[in-house]
Amino acid sequence: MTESAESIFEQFPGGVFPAACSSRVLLDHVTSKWGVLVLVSLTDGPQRWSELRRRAQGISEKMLAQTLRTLEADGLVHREQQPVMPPRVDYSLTPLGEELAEVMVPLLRWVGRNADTVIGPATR
Amino acid sequence: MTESAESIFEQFPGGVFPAACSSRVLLDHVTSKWGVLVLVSLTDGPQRWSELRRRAQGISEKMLAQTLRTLEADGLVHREQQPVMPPRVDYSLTPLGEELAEVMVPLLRWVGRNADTVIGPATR
DNA sequence: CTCGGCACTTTCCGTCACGGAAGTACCTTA
DNA sequence: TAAGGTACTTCCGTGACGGAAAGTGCCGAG
Repeated sequence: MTESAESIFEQFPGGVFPAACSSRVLLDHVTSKWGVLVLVSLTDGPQRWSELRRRAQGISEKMLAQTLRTLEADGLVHREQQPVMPPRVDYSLTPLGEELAEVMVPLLRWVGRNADTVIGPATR
Repeated sequence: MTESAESIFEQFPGGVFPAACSSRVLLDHVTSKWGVLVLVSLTDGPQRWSELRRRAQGISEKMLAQTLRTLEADGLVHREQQPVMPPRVDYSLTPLGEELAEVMVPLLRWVGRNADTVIGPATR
């Protein structure tokens, strides 16, 4: 984190990310409206469906399911279904997901700190 | 970055971010498809319209204009029009924008490193 | 035997984000 | 005089995003 503070363009010579490459796809997944919220919710430890719905305020069931499926397919989220009744499913971050969370949380903190200054507490 | 690695929930007691608050709005701005790309392009220094179009591969003129206007309104991007002919406009990061870039670049690096593993070089 | 709850899945449908193309204002160069 | 370049704005059409709500499978409680 010390030497690399300068140019991300050494890492990506052609434009920021070349259009239509895997980086763009993954970027869209992890920076999606609900992807961010679900990922960050899970930094607090394994959680169940209903817990996640509460944490990611405003998400619909459809979007939660879709987001979780995408994140799981990307290997960022682990889904563990326990064969008990009533059904119990726990979602957690995979090691890869934890890695991602480590770089995501600083961004979220920054947003949290600066939101009121930039947008205004009630505006828009 | 040492003591604060644990819970972002101390900072945000009610859910990740409360729905319909300024954090969500700012989050949407900075994690938008094109917002990320423009912001990161500008970490390389002040750039002109046409330069940004080339950097953020695939962006339309309409979206570039819209994204720049949003980011300027948020105080993240500085627009400097020089009264010369032909018109020359330079865009750069404000100090606030630089701050944001500092937390954004690690995320982009991570995405760049892991994209091929997660998504596959050509898939989807 | 019906009700209800958990964890989804699916369907329907509106809206708005986005792309594409064309238009604009102004001046330079040929 | 015409063509061209920069930095946009405007219009229009489509498709994907996303919300509401109903459906599903399974079982335990009453």
